[in-house]
Amino acid sequence: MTKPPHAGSEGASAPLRSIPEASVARLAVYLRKLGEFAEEGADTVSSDELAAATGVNPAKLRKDLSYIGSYGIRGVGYEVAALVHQLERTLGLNHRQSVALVGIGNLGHALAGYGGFGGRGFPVTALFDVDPDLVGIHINGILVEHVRAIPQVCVDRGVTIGMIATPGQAAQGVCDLLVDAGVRCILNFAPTVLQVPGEVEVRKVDLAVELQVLAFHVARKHVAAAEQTVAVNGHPVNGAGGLLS
Amino acid sequence: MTKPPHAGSEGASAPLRSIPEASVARLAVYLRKLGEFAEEGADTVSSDELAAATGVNPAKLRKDLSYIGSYGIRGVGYEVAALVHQLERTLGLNHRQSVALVGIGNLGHALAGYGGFGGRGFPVTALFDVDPDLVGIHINGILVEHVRAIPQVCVDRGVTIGMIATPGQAAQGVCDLLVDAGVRCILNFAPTVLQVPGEVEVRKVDLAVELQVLAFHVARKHVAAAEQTVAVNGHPVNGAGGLLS
DNA sequence: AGTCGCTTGTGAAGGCGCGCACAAAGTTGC
DNA sequence: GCAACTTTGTGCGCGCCTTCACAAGCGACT
Repeated sequence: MTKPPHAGSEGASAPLRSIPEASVARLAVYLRKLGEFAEEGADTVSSDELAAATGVNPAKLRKDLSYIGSYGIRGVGYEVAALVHQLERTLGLNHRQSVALVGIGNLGHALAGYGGFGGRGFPVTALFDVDPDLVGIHINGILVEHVRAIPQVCVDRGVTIGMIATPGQAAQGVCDLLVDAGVRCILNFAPTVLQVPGEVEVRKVDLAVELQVLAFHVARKHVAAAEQTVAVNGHPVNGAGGLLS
Repeated sequence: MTKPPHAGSEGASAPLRSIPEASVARLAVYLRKLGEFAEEGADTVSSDELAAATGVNPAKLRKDLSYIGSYGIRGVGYEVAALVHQLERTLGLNHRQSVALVGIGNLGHALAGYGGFGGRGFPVTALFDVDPDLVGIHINGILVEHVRAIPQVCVDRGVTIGMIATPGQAAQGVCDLLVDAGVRCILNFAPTVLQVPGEVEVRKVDLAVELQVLAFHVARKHVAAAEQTVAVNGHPVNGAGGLLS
């Protein structure tokens, strides 16, 4: 519909107009895979190769990449180094994003120590909790501070991304503190729907939901298998469990 | 792609015909919120209430619930207890799903100790790793065993769901072992696309991608903010102002 | 130079999910 | 018993995302 009128210009830093949300997530996947290709010494990659490696339809991949500009060479493929650079620029990875993590429980502790973040340009620079036993200790060299210090610390350290790994009841309060401190992007691991102003972006990762979706599929497959068995044995499905109905 | 065409043979308690994936995920959210409502002593809930509490459009919520049958009372709402029961049945939570977790690193350790699983009917019954320092220790009372024991242990304990929290390079091998052991549903935390047979269901949770998507939004907001600032200062973006005035 | 083969970029069609709006159905008050 | 109100269940249009198919562009080979 809305067509960028002069997309071809060297374009300064204007990333682009409205990349579909789904595409952005895949761009990150491409970027990681491209890093692996680069380590293997590949100079160029075709859309078919990269698509196969990331489990995506080749046409979809090309369309995704077309959102950030035309950096492919017809008949050859994409130059790995250049594409990596463009992807990093589009995803905002050329500036380091300072991350604050609130809630140093089981999950939070793991996130604080997770190497996948810092190594990829997301240094966790602040940790918060309310537990007096946790406040004051260091994890990976980062001091755990009290939640009430969020406003001050986040501003001081230029935090741009907040991760919430608290119990559900505490999540909204923590979220409000982060938003007040100027954080505009939040990754929420708590099983709660956060209320935020319109300009704040929230992504939710809900491990319990993921498992329950899988459980649903287990049940489906189980039913399918049972129907197969029943077809052989000639018995109706119901009444076996006794737990329900 | 394989669709059971004859699923609708008898409508009694036949779970359903093909609930959209997106709806299944929301059903799990509804279920959790309904649990909270039940604890507060609510007998019935209207779609508007539940929708507001879960941050969903009321019509969408009703449509989601209609996939599992008509358990609402017009003019009144949904009976909480009955709806919880139906949701649990649909999501396969009436049987316990035995979960195996492979990869006891930072994240795996947290997942092993995460209370949100066992309490919700997903007991983690097996832990695996390859690190000799980890094999043999107990976490939350569960013994960590060597990855090579996966085939035996998973069959013995009736594991239905596997969680992979290994480094990316090890993920595919572990996945193959799980699939061979009869596991049909896998939750993958490793940054890798898993190749699996068609009947195996894989869900991927990619923390690095989540952060990068947020970084993208940070960048976008940053650009927007910069444009605002420019507008306030009265400087045109492209530097052509002098010509016009 | 010209042709051939390969790969990108994209127009267009199809599918899916979202949300509006309304009919159906049940409850409450009189 | 009837009317008015409340809330569910769903048909339908709309927009986004996916996918196909093909023209355009680039390099290699002769």
